Amino acid sequence: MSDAKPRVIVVEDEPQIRRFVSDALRREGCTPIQAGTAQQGLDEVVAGKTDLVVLDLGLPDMSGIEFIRDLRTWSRVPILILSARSGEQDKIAALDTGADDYLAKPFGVGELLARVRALLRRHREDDDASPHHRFGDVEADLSRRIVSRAGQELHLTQIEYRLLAVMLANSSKVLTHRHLMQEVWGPGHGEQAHYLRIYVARLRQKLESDPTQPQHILTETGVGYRFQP
Amino acid sequence: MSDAKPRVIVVEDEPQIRRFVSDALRREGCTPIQAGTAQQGLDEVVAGKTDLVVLDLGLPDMSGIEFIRDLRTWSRVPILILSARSGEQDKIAALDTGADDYLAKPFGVGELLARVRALLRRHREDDDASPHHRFGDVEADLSRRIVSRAGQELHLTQIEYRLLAVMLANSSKVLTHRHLMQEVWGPGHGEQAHYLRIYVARLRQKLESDPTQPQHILTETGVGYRFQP
DNA sequence: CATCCAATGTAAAAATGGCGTAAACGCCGC
DNA sequence: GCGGCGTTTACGCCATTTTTACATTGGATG
Repeated sequence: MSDAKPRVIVVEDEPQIRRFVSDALRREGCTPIQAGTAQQGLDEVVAGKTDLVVLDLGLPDMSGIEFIRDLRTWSRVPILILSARSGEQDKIAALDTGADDYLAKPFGVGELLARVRALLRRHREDDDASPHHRFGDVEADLSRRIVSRAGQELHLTQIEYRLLAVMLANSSKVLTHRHLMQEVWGPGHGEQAHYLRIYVARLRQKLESDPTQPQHILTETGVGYRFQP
Repeated sequence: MSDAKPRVIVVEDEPQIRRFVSDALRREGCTPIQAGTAQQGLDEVVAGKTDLVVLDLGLPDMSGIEFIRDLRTWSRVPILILSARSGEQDKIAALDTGADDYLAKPFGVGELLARVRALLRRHREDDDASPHHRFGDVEADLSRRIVSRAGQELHLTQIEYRLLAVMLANSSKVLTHRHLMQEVWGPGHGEQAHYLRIYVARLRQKLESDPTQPQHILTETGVGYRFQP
């Protein structure tokens, strides 16, 4: 296990706070990635191995709860909430949706960093607990965003990766077209199920030993797809 | 999901608060174990498989920090701190010593339970057993949309599956032609009961050991069909 | 008991629409 | 511009559904 700097995504629309948090994280030894919108944030989580997401609930393009729900369908990366709202119902909603910690503004930078350290410490331990899937001659390490086949590391595009991640996170469950579309392409793309066929085909091309007779990425006609380990 | 109740140790010297927290946890579906001293608390963690420790920092026989340091030398069980002290240095010290979360008094019981749920969610391994029906040598897992016979997974088309699902959901009740048609084909298809015969036949072909003498998918002449487990 | 007939079961064509594949297009970063 | 990637368009195949046709059951009736 290499002790590279933890990669932390800071999702916060106010540039001032975003920079303030990022600077603190950098002093802490992390590599902060700044995202001004929820969509940017999700994209950054996909873009590389992510160790922590620091999320402001007040975003312009998506509610924080939606962000958490979306992310949680395909990733277990720790989430620390920053919020101007200190009401108990807000905290409960965020934590129950999948957040790991909730810090109300105004907060001390010392406490923020201590909570960040606690989450990173936990997550590092979880790493050993096997976040990597194996099926056929394919090995997928979702937390490091590495997929390899027969020992040979292979490249997946963002959509290919997100599609695979959603399917792995729901192994052996049937996922409807609509559900997959909304998880991978975002809300509002519930209909055009044709995209799915194209990317499922590409995944099969890259992962299945015989793409014509898929063993793991199975189609449930008229319903959706299912991943079989 | 019917997993065992999480075992939670409540280490708190004031009996009133201890009982208050324990009651809340019990309502939450946990099994609280009460400990009035740090030593008792450590003993209880040793005594059985523990899912969470809720710890008050103000203990008579040992400082909370020492408790955490001691526990962390041999256990990685999640620790949630309750404390009357809300100073930032106290939080930082506890979190850095090995605690996972820190809640300052006074706290809302809703937030406490939400944070407990968040920690337990992280800790437990996924053992979500889905409700599945069984009859003869057939096994049907409706939530995963998988039906198998004699251990061999078999494929059902959409109509076959929906028909089976409706019958399973109303076991041993008589379902009229009209009712089945409307459940499977949707409103407006109440009449053409002939479709039913075709698909009932296919289900029997796939599920019954002797399709000529069905044991489970029974016909109620003139009325409809009935599923017998 | 034989017969009839309506309901039910079986089998096989025909039509529908979902699915997979390929290729062209457009966008954007390098 | 070039290459990678997401999007769009086009098309053939085939599973599934629907239609059609025919055999069988079983109970009522005379």
